[in-house]
Amino acid sequence: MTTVEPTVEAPGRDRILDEAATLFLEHGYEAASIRRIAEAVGMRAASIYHHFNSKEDLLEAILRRGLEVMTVAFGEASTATLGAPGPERLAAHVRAHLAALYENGPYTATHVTTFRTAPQSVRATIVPQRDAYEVLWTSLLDDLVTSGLLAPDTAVGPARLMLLGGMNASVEWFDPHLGSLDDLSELITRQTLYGLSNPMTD
Amino acid sequence: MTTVEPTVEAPGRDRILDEAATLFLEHGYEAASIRRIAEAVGMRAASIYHHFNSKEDLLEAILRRGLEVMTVAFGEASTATLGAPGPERLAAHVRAHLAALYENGPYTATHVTTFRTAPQSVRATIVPQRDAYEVLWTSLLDDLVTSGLLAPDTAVGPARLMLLGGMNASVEWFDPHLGSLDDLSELITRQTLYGLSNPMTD
DNA sequence: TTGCCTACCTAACGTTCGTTAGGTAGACTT
DNA sequence: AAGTCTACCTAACGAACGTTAGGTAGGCAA
Repeated sequence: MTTVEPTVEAPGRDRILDEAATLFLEHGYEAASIRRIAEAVGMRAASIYHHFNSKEDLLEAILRRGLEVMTVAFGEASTATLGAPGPERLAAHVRAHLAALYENGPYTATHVTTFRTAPQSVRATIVPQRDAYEVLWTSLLDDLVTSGLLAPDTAVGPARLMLLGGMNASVEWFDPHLGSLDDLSELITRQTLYGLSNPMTD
Repeated sequence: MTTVEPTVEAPGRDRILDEAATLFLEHGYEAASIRRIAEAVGMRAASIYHHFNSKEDLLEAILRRGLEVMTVAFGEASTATLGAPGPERLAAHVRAHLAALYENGPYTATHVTTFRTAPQSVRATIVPQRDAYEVLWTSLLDDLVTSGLLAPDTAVGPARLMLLGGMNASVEWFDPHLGSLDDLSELITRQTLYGLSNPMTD
């Protein structure tokens, strides 16, 4: 719901972040050169260094912003569904994560696609913030086990990884201009909770 | 079960493919230079060009091999479970895909992590073979709907994308040296079919 | 024995990379 | 009016990139 980025016509530093994130997302970190980023922004390569100390700093800022978008979205979903029934709470958080991926600029999508192959030094500085986001999900799933929605023997660790992995993997095929984000959220939530099997014969 | 690659001590061309796939997987296509690949193999950069016409050709060969490993594994699972009950068939194919990811060299893992950001010309030549693999999964899921295992109103397209996406996403966190591939297969199959919800209260 | 083929090598090419040094035009401050 | 700061610029650096030309040593064929 909350739109973090205007995406168009942001000045200076934010324009660079926008265009760099878009190019990192599409071609990867190494393949997107400072000169191509600068060209997309409409300036010269050297001018980038007025705003960022290095290409790695630029990547780090983008990864951090992506994580921030996710974290804020998670928090909003949490406060919005305090005391709500389990399925509704899960659905809201799924929807929030997907909104972070598709509706708040390229930062989150760039994070999930670029983090794995980012330079080690960049990854290291991001890891704590990333772990914190995963803890949020772990707590949520723990709560849902406690409340009885999820099976008591649920392996919360793998379940979290699979749920996040499945949502993140959707950036490879889901196009928010073609499909509805609400439909996708509902599909993922329902499938996560109840699976694909035929309830009639089960 | 079938091991396609000896992985160690393969001569010439195969050694190059092995080391290149490993480096592409770890750092991405652009970040892994011909010189670093050659160094890993134990030869000079120019010697790579005795075996491949270009870096893009090398990538294409790796992506193709990854797809071939997947396709062969799928076929073996299919023939091995002809006439078997639905859950068993699905489990076998899940296990086959995961084995392709983790037990047959870095080719399949490189494919799933590198394809999206590969140069457009390389992607274009791979797409038909990739589509063919997806058709295999679509047919399998269609069969499972027909046989009554999956709900009649299952959206097979999204279901396939989520299942494959979830399995592929596991390369970000699953380590076959730490966890059992059979356990992971069983977890994914069960979660795909029945979800996480508590069967007692449902 | 000669000649070819395979599998490498050294050396170098032009290009692009990230990055730095130093300059400038305009706005804002004093 | 003078000085300072911001946001860019041109020009250039050394390093690394993919790639090519041309050479060589060993095995195999005639």
